[in-house]
Amino acid sequence: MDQKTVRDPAMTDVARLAGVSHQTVSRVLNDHPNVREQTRLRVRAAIKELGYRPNRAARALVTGKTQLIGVVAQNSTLYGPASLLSAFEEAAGEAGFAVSVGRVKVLDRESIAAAVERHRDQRVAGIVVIAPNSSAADALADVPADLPLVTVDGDPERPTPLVTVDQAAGAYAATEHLLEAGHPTVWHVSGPTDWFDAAGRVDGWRRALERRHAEVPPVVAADWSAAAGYKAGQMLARMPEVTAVFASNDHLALGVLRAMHERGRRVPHDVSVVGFDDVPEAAYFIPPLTTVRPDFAAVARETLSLLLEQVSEGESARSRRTIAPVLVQRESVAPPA
Amino acid sequence: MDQKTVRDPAMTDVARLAGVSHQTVSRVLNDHPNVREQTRLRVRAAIKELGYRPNRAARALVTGKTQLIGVVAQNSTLYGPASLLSAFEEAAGEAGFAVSVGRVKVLDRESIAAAVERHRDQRVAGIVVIAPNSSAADALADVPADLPLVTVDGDPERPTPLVTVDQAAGAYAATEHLLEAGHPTVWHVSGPTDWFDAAGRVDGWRRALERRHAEVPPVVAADWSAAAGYKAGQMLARMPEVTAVFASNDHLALGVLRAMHERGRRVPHDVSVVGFDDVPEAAYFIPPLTTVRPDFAAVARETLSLLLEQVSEGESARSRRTIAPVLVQRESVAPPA
DNA sequence: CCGAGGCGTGTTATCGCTAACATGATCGGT
DNA sequence: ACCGATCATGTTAGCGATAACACGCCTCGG
Repeated sequence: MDQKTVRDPAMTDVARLAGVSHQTVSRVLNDHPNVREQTRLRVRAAIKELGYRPNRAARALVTGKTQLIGVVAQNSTLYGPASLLSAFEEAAGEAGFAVSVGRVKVLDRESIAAAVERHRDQRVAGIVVIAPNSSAADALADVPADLPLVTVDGDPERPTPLVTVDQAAGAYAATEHLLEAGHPTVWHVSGPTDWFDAAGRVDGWRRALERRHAEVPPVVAADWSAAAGYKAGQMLARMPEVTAVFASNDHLALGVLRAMHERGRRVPHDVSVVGFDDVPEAAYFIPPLTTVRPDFAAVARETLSLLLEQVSEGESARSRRTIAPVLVQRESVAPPA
Repeated sequence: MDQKTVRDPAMTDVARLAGVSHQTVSRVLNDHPNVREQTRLRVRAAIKELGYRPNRAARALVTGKTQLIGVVAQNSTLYGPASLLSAFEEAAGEAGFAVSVGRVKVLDRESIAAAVERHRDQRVAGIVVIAPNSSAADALADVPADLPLVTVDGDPERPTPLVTVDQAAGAYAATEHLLEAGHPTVWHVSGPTDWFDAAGRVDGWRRALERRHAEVPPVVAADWSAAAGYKAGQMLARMPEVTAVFASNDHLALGVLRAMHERGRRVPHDVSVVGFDDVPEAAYFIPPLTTVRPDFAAVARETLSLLLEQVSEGESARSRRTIAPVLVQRESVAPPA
């Protein structure tokens, strides 16, 4: 044993070994132009030899900036948000940023504000809030304007920079697909109506019906769970005029599928069903589910780029980006019997 | 407008306002005992008035410690890992730690080493690696011993501190449940065999059969996807002697369910099926799936406590904790026809 | 051939905090 | 009433980096 704890090598140690000043080491590290090639190599060698790694805390202290991005997300395992988060973490990692995730049990004003505060404490460079419902969006009013912020899946009406999947376009495509199969109209099992995703899907569904002058049946409101889809499905299964259902996500669709099955209404022979999300197992539902697939990786990329723009340009870009989803056709849609 | 950028208030600003030295402010912040109550209040008031927040970078610089925990996880949306991660983030957040997630595309040695390095760069207090397969576990050999490390779902054979769900116990319970229903034996559709989770479940399944002197059929190897379950199910459905199937996770079970359905083999009347994970939608499969539910929140809590022990005690606890899962009975199991 | 200016490098100050030591006031025991 | 211990607080010295400026040396235009 030598010292009690052998101190990590610091810049001065590298400098001493390379026979230069610590400032020169700093210049090499930050790719400053005015360093002789030979010196640069010498310093690099010393860095390697000592296994030196820069102390981010010291750098953050003097520059006032970190390479950390804070994300606020709900503590749920819903497929959409989870995919988004995962994709974002990967994208940020590739860009050299660390991602600190602050989970929140409920998306209310207070919890979100607290999570944002914790991130500010960490002096994050910017914050991403996955704010898919109105209470979350409301909470953003509390976020000070001096912090770069991007909202994902947030309120399209609000002026914050926003990246979102084009819910309405996806729903429109799904509904149109059912109408084109020959169904006189399409029923809709909606996610919770305070979620923008759900609201956007209702919009797209309604627009598609209106465009074709199809009757617009009442929205069947649910939450995102298979349980709620099952309940909605039990009701719809009893109504013989229901031949086509667009569910606001795949798990709702799964519940509908099961309810139809129990009532002896065959899918797609008697009733056609379309979902949204394209969860990995959707292709193995009974029957394989036609659904709408959002591109979460694209959302993540756009979110990161929007955030980094704000970080570097120092001003709120106030822009928004929309990612178009795509219809995936499988076997849960057929012409009406 | 005042200054170009108004500097965040620092400790000295608080000190000036409260009429004390910055050290006293530091003492108040760190709950040192030797501060007069009156002074403490005065300082607290000043902190509030200025909206002061301590600069973590400065603190980290002088103490050499951060309040950051690094997590290395695969970039997947598999239910188990995603739930675990989410639960861990919440638990850590409640304990006042920030969690930095490093996602990795594949769990190979190189990627994991790189992710660990990135975390060391950040001077994290400790690292959690979700290392559910052998390549991931191999990579841990590269992790320097001076960094607190806990493995989740990792290799039970390795000496690293480890928290894991008791896969074998869960599988044992599932298999026994099927045998008790009267099935002569139970077939097993396994997850990828280089995953410890899958291996543990195979073990538990085999032990339950052997214990009852039931014939041990060959393992049907698959990955974690519904697609693979479907394929395995197609094969099993053709074999009339198959009356009970234990699938290594719920999505595999879903695929099996679909294959059985297509072949006209009714579940549970002709074939009983049990899964593992209890994904939220499992109760809405056709039929509702009997499955094994791991307690991810408990795993997260234990992981955090094990890690913090190492952080504070400075030594590798070399201990391991196992969380027992629970069998959830629904409608996919019945006595053989 | 000289001064301006760029290049390569070093020196010093500073970021905001905690640790360690210093200091004066208070207090209890004899 | 004196002395050492304890308390409450202040002072000073870094932690490890970057920024700003200083300083030789070389190049080049007039």
